[in-house]
Amino acid sequence: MKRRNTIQRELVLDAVKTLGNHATAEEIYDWVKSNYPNIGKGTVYRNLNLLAESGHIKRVSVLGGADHFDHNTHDHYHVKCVTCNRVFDVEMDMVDNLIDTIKDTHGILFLDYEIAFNGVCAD
Amino acid sequence: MKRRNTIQRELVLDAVKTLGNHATAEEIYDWVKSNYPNIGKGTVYRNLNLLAESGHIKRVSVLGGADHFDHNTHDHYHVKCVTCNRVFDVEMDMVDNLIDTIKDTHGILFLDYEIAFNGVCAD
DNA sequence: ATCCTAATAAAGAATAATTCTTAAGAGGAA
DNA sequence: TTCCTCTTAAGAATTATTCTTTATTAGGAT
Repeated sequence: MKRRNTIQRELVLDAVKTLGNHATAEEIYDWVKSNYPNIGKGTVYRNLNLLAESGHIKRVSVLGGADHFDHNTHDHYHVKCVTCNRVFDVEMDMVDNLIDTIKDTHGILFLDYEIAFNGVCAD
Repeated sequence: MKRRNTIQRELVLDAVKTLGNHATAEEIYDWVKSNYPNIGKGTVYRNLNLLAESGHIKRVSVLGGADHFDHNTHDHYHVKCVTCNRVFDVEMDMVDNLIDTIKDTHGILFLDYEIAFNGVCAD
């Protein structure tokens, strides 16, 4: 059966776009809740996952912290500030496909990888 | 003041070594608890952090999951199996220092980074 | 068009992962 | 030894995410 188009999902997508880059699920939840108070946190997570899966938004994983979500879906790297936990874009050429350079896969099927930077921002 | 050498910290370090590569804090907690039932989970986390900071063990961060801890402290990469969540070593040359290739740091002080692979293991 | 059915979805409960708080204890100075 | 300070442990609390239950809706049958 095809995916339903719910108001909750619409609101989550709007929030990611409105909040700009790199909001966390919590921030998105707070934003949506402010004009749709009945929404559940699970619904926000579920829809973020669905939207990321369908390519409408992009999940940004960071080292040891909550995932962030980006409306900019083109490939680029991110830094997390270890002090304030905010996430910023990194201006850097994409590195070549590292999976090709693995020497012995030991039967593991490699799917993907992420390069996650830590840093301290100006503030 | 200098660091005290506590039995709890000793037990945590032993656990990391005994359990072999890539145990999670939870697994380490369970192991230590089996012959020191009074230990608190916070104590395990605290000591894992202290031991990682002092270089006795190495933290292995993965995408969207609990940290793992490795008694092998030399630099190498890891894959996480997305099915069973276990972590395996990757045989691959280290890539050159990526921080040097960043084009514009926008005032951010870059500290470190991790390359985290996802895959599916043979089992 | 209305009813039925089966799948999707929402909400909140539950779990997992980690940090914070409080109180106790070690070790040095007087 | 007694006091003081800093480290530490334990468990409470928080944060992040998934799971469970119940409601809703699309799509087909009548």
